[in-house]
Amino acid sequence: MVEDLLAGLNPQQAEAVTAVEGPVLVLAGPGSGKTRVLTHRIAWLVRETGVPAHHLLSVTFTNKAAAEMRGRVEQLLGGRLAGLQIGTFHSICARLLRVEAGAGVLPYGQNYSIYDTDDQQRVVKGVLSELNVDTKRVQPGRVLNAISAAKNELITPDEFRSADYFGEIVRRAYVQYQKRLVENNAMDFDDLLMNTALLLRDHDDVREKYQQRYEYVLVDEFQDTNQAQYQLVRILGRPQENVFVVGDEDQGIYAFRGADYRNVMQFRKDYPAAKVILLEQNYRSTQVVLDTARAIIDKNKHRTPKALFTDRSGGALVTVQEAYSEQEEGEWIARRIEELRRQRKDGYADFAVMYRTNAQSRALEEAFVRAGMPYRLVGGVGFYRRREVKDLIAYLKLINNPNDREVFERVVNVPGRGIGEKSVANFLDWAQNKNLTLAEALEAAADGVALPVVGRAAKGLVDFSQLLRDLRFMAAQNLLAAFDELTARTGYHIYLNEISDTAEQVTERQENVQALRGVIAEKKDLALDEFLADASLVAEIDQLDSSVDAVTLLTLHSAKGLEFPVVFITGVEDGLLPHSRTFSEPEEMAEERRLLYVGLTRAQDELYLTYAFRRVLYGDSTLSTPSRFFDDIPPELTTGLSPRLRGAQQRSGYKYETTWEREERPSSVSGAFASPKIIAFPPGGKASGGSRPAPAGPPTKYQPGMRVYHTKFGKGTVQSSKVISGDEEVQVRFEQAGIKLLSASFANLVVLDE
DNA sequence: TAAAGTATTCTTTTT
DNA sequence: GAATACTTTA
Repeated sequence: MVEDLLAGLNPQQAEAVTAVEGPVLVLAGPGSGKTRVLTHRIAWLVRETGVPAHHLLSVTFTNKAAAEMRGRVEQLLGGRLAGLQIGTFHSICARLLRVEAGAGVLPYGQNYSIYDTDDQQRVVKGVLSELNVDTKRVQPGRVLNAISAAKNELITPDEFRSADYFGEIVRRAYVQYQKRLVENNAMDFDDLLMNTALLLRDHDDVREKYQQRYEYVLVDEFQDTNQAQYQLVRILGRPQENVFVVGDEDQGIYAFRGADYRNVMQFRKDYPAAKVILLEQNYRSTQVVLDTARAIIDKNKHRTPKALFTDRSGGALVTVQEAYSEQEEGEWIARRIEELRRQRKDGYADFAVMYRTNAQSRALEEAFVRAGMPYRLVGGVGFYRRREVKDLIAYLKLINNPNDREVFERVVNVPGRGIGEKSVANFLDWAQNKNLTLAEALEAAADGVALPVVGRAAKGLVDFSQLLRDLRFMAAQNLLAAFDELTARTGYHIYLNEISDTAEQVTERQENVQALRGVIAEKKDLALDEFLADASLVAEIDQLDSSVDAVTLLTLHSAKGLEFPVVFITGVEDGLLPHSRTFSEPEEMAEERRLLYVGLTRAQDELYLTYAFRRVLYGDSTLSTPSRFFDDIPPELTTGLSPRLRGAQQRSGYKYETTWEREERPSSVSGAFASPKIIAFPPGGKASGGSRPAPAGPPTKYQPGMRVYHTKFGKGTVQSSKVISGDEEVQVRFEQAGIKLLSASFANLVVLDE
């Protein structure tokens, strides 16, 4: 029995799986099989030590990871484990709070709303203007960050101490912000963690209930926990302290949302008896990939050195590629993928293209569409953030929690019912004067009570409140029917026409509404509050459907925990990776390094690092420099062009350096640059061929061997020339200046007759 | 009140 | 250059 759970594991992995009593800290390098260890450990505890499945709590980083882990454990044990608790901190807390809010210990109902960043932003703005704070001088976003940071440290509004002027504004805003949230029966993401931690800390009976329930607590990606999460683990772990955490300090990439990789050190202090297990063998990558990654991460201070090793010695060199622009970067990658696919006989799904910021995905997508290559995009403008989806979800939220003022204000006049700002204010004031909650006021309106609004607004408000009442009734029976009623009675499809500028936009929005309907149909087993919590807590990465054969496009952050045979990391430029916002903060710069490390270690076989010479930012074109991180990669591990690697001897001939200058290209050329119309690509949809042959190059003006003259570089010989994005790119070996890559459209090359 | 026009911010990263 | 916030106009 024991054998099959330990089969194929190395001694360290086996030790981790079978550790019985007390706290365990597993420090695991990338690709060391830590997910496998966690999965096997759960199975082992259930089968070999007889722990009932519902006494186990396993925390993962994403819901997708949770689903996968549950699947594997059930596979190992050959049956369903109904009571097994696996999920993210947020989803576990949200569920716990629904139960306990119903029990009345919290100032919340179990139908509480969960606020996303947009909702938070709205509340903060409202609060700041109430406090007469100039939002030009004090950015709401910064106030929100400060509030969020406080919550992650479990500091309540009462306990918040201000040290300076800004701090005082934050303190006052925090007090009001939290008051508003409670009034609205709403929690933000941070509240889910903070309220759970405080609830368990301050209420003995509740705490004991969960402490008794959870005999074993397991946490993955421990380096990305914040203070609130750490405290949750500590509390739930008592009294047995069977706390099993797995992490890698080098992969900590979420400090910006309060994660503190020092929790790993804290753990060692708080549990001096903890067994520490190191997993250093990498089963994923080639030696070359691993050496590259190590070269990058070794430059970070304050880390526990790990002796990572693999038995996959050698491997393909890391290819470094410069492109002229982000368009050409995408085109080059698309071409390369087709080549590799032929060579390696891989499917599209074996390739991943990663980037630092979501905005970078656009040019890549366009290139892939042009190449007819199937891709799937993780994240981007999230489905749930689309206007039409947010509107309809907002209705559902209001049905679920009619005290949510934010949501009420969002949809009361959507589609237009003649209820303007003034009427809304009158209505809310009236409710307040009569001491009615929003829910009660809406009920009164539905009953036809005289309202302090006139004309169209009065009728609109009555219609609206009656609609809500009817929908609530229907939703309790059948959510999908309620949804259909909602779109029908609000004339939402007509409204979509009104708010859209083009026919395509209408279609796209209608498709999104249909997609939302599909999600509701799929989750028909869930109650409304559960459905909404689910919808609020889905991670970008949770939507990755790996059953389709397509190239994966994702941010470096989303790539955590994944692996691919071939990985492209794009935009490896100073200002992007590392991001310019981190230049002045060494701590943040170190995190950028870890981010690159995470990206590099996703690759199993081949790694490509690309950067563009120029890139469009905020709508205008800027020149960029290859990332400073290139300086740290030993040149012998790479192949391709990178000035930072190749050093001074080639720097004199640095591609483009003196050729494009800082001038704009002639407009006739930039006209040809305009991207072709993008054909909508169904997200996760069918792959359309993708086998289109690489376009045969159009005829070029310059031919290899031709002698040319340049005003600055003198005489030279054409090496090669090709048409790229409407312009001709000529490589010339100059007698004095060395090899240069020139744009034919404005380099003014004169053909010589020699 | 709604529509149309103008100004401004925005890009780190995400539960 | 897109999305939103804010202002002006009908």
